[in-house]
Amino acid sequence: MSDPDRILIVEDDRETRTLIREYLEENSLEVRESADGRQMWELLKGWKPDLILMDLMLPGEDGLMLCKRLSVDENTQDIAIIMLTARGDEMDRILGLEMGADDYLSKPFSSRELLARIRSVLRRARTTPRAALPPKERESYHFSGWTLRLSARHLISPDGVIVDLTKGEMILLQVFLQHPNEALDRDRLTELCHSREATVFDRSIDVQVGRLRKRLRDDPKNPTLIKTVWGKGYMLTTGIDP
Amino acid sequence: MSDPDRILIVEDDRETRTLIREYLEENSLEVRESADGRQMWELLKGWKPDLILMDLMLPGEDGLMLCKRLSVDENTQDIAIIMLTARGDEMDRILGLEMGADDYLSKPFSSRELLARIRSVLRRARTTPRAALPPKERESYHFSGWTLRLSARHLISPDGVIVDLTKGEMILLQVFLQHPNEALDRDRLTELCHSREATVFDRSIDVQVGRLRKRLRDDPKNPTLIKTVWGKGYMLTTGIDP
DNA sequence: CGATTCCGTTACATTCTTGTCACATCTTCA
DNA sequence: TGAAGATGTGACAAGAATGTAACGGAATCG
Repeated sequence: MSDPDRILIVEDDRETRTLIREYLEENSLEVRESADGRQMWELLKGWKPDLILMDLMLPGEDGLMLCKRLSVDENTQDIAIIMLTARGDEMDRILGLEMGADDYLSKPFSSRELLARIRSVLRRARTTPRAALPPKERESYHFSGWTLRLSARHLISPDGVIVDLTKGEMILLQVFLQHPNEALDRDRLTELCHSREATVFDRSIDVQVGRLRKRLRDDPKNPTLIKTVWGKGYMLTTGIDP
Repeated sequence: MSDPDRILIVEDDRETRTLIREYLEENSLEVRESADGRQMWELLKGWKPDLILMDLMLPGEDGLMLCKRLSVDENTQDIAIIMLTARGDEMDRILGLEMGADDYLSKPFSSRELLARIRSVLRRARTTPRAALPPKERESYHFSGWTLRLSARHLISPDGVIVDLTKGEMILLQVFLQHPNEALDRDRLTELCHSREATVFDRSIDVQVGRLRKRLRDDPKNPTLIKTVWGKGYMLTTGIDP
């Protein structure tokens, strides 16, 4: 059997908190409580819930603000949130703000309805994995046994040696990796690397390719990674995706 | 077929080491050896074991201390540890200290028992991933043989020398440790260290990095700890992480 | 308060990157 | 095969980025 879903209640009114807690626990959920944002963050250090029930009105930091922060923080952005409001007319305001909450519920609500919403949100959260949410920038590329790490701006060779790249070399390699197994002429490379036109007798691409080949230990006489397409330009061959 | 489990033996007595090694290798485990803590950290830079067999009495830094450090360091805290003690009566003391070891064994022990314990610990480690455990509060960081103690505001070098840090240096190092192996640009560092915007020609980060490098005995011409990522910023390299 | 330490700023030396050029090689094709 | 054109690459230099000593205001300490 799997672990029960974990719910965190953030609500300043002790009685409401206890009421909700007891009902949820009867329904096989693991529940913890915080009275305000401060306590919540403290608790989150050691315990990660699947869903947070957040009251809108809180002493100290506002529930909306907490909500925003939770969805910005890498460690907490995959926690589902249901906002609770005291009055229905507050709802309009919240909905307009588009904070990161997954559902909203205005008091008074029936316990059954709360439970239903919780199950619904959790189910939705599980079938729509986070990956779909923020379109992350790609941090590393793999090709022919090499690994390119963008942040550290270096390559890791198939045998594990780390090779540093300059900015220009990295951009060039990135461009090749975005067009694998495709011959790119010098004008195109200049455009993609520097967003500028190539001048008349512009050899900078050739030189830069040479420098990159040296880093990749690619013999120009018989290159395996960056091939020269004679009379046209250069091409990165990855082996995969022919 | 999957890779064999990797075991690291940390034990000063060469004969014991060889004996254990041979037995474990006969039983399809990949084994490496270190004679002391210094060697261990060195080895860990390029090779991450699943389990460490740690002798309690070691020249230089104590096995207990190493154990503590291993479980504090993010890069090594998921390595299982079995402590070996020379005499049974030492065991009580250790058990009372609650260092991060997963099992204990007092010499002399039979090879079969050792193997049984290893298999047991590894099995347990695999079914309960460390990641699920509550994240510990950091009061110290360990990296590349160095230890940073936040409360005392000092560093302990791999060979045991204590180096005091100023508040600014400590904050900077802490920031690096929270983003290991990631290039951080000056704006980001300024933001993370001082919660303020960097001014136009702000070189304070450069100067502070220089000061920190001096404390860490890191040669700027060829830094091993804080690397310059040219045109971008700086990066702390921890060795482990691949 | 005076002494000391810390740390941002500045200035200058040094290092690194990269486009350009010259010349050696290579490829193509008449 | 030889000439013309294309590519490879060492050398160079300008400009940009970094390392750091020195200075002085600010913070800390006794």
